[in-house]
Amino acid sequence: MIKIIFLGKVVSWKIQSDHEEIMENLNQLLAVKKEKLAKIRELGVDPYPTRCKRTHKIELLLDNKDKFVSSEEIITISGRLKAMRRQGKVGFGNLSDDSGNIQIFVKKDKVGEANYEVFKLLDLGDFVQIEGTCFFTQRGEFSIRAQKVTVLGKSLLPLPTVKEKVVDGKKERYDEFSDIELRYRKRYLDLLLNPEVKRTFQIRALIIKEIRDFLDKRNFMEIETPILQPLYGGAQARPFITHHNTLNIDLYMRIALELYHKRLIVGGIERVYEIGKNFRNEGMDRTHNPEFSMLELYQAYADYSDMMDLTEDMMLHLAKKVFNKESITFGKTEINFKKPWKRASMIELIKDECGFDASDFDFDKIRDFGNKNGIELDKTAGSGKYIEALFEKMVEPKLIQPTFVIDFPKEISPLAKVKPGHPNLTERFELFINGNEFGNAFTELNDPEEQRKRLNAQSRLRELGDVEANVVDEDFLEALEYGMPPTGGLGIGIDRLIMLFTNNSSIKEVILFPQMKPIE
RNA sequence: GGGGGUGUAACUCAGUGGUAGAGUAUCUGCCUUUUAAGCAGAGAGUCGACGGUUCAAAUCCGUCCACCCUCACCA
Repeated sequence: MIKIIFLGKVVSWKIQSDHEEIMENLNQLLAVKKEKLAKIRELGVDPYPTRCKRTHKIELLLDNKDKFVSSEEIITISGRLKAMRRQGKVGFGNLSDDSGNIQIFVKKDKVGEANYEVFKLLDLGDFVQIEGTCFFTQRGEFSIRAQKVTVLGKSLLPLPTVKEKVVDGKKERYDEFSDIELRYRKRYLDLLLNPEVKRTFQIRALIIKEIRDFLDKRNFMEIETPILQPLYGGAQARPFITHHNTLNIDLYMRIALELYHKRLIVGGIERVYEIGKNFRNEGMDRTHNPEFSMLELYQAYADYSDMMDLTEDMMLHLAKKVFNKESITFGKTEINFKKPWKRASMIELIKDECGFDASDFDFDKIRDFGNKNGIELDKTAGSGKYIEALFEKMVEPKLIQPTFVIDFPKEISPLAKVKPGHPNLTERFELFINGNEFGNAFTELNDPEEQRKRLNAQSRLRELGDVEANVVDEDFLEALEYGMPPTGGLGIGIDRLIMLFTNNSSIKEVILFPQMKPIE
């Protein structure tokens, strides 16, 4: 034990030799790798060189096998060593970069004794550079014959070994890295060992790119609005609270993008969109992560019908760009995006499904029917919340093909404009596909006095104990008082959209680093 | 939060009260066109954590932790 002074503090430091450290703290596999690392250095080779070289990506070689074999061109590839089959004075391996996987062939005679010694010290997972020429082995496998093997980066921890065998044209995997918890906690291993995971995130990136492309072409302007907000709003949800030291105030992480976007519509930007994260301090499960990505867009001089048209076009665009067709397959279900999609009012759908007519908004009648169907809501609930609950329980799971559910109760839509001639309803729709909600849109309320009344009503609900009710945002109301044009707004949950397009039923599969509890 | 399930070697998994196992990976030896390379040998474990029952616990009981499924709430 030795004591040293570090930044003015006395720190105790237990000194251990490398050997003791290995014996005491590390398992055998790590010790072996550290020994190999030391041996490489003893051979005068830098296991972490500053420069590397790559003349060809592996995919390029695989796509032009005959050409590279006949030209005998000397090429240099770099990648991670994924397999090793050594046999005496010759060895085979597999090298992967992000474009593909190729067999390498290293022969002692060819690379020389010293270089072969380095090759023998390589492990699975090491980064390696191979210089050589392409050829076909006796078994006919396209390979690169090394003239020189260079270590680019030695790994110290063993990569789980996944092996594959082709049986009847299908790849069979052995010792797959499949522990779900480990896959999420160590996503880098998941990506490395499970190719379909990488595919999921490639599709995710493509979808987001195509959404931008679609909206940019329609003259929407991409914007960024605050994540840290003095007041939160735009959705029914509980927020995360954080603190700013200099201002000495609590701030909220946004739960929606809506209120800032509408300020920009007031400011004369007629079409805006944002793809960003929202944060909701609520339960976590297969379809909920505390932070999740949303697309929101607002279009001046438009209403919810325009938003339905836009949604249809956008989803169709995505299906065509990702799968090159107008439908996708989720599980065993074919989802068809061909226009036009069904548009039906919430109350009609309830009537069709249960034979119950809620159009008169008779609270006692609706609550009794809800109770009979196992729906019990707290005392702040009016007929609107009961209608929504009935819909969610009885109708929602049955909406498999894309369906716009339109005309929501005013009670649960404090930011949407009333439907003309129907004082209890608003011009609002939610999009349902495969029994899940994918989008939410309104003809936006632009009457500042009406908006104030609605938010005040929310505020009263909050006082009665509704923790998800909206708060009154005076700055937003003031913006409306300067005048907002008629506007249509739309929100789409990106993560769920990715789930649908990648055939995943857990949100954790489409978020690179999903929230997990820390390990004790 | 309720209910159900899982947790054993680096990975995938056997193991129902009596000396902790297999395949892969790792190490040693042999092997100059292999490919889930092969053959021979070796090392490797806090059996999720803590407590209890027992002569004896991976195994039975209890508590806790993590993850999965499901229900409730939410996007």
